[in-house]
Amino acid sequence: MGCKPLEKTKKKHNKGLWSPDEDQKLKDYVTKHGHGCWSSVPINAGLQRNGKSCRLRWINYLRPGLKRGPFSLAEEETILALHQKFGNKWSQMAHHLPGRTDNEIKNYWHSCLKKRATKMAQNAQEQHNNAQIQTLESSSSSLTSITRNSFETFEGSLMDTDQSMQKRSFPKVIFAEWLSFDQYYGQNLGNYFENVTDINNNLDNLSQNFQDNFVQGTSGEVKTKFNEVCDDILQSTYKFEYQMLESGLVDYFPGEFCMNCDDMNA
DNA sequence: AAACTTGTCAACCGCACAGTG
DNA sequence: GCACTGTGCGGTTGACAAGTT
Repeated sequence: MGCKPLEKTKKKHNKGLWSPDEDQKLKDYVTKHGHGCWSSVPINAGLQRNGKSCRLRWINYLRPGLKRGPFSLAEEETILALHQKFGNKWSQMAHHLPGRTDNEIKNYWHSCLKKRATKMAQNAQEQHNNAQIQTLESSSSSLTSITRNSFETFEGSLMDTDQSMQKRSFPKVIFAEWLSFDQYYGQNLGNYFENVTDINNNLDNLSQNFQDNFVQGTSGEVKTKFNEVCDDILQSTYKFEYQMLESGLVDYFPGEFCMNCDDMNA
């Protein structure tokens, strides 16, 4: 740009660290003449370097006004804030930090601040998770009592005649099913919370189908169905307990879970 | 004390873009 | 419009230092 194309030279350029002598030559030349066209700088300054290398050396280490030394706390905070705003736009960030170069900021980010930013993000995520867990705790404890009451009603209904049983309303969602419906859907616990709307819809259908079949069945079929459901609930509960224990989630759920993994493993 | 690992930082590389002929 | 060249930028590398085993 605005430079006369130079003759292509086959001279071999030095690479690697700059010697104090090279630094001095470059500094002297640029201070005296300005850099102008960078590709001509090494030739005029008597350096065995390419223009790009000279430019980088000047910008990052030789130009006046550079601030050397460790970053201050204020600078750190500025970088963190700027990174949130700009992302990896190091040169833009450098404009907001006088005396610092984009390379310096980039290096500092990768060596120090990146970890801190990750940690901060993790903490924020943990706080968010804890808040969710608290919400879950309160909803699960109320669900437990609701379900227990419903199930007692259900048990009581079995003492009645088939006729009266047909008028009973069964619990819409059995607790053990709610806790362990991967048995039905083959999904893991994490997906439950992501797809909670679908799950609620599916459970509604599942529960409704079961209730319909149950009510229409004969008394012999009712017994069989009931036994199946009891086994189902028992297995689901154990499975859930096992999942809770294995994942460590149990710590977050106060309650009366039977944690007998020997039974599970048997 | 030596070997190995980890962190830091200067410098290089490749790409995109803009100016020029 | 196209090829060439210079510049700027972000990603990556590699040498060296410091720390750990």
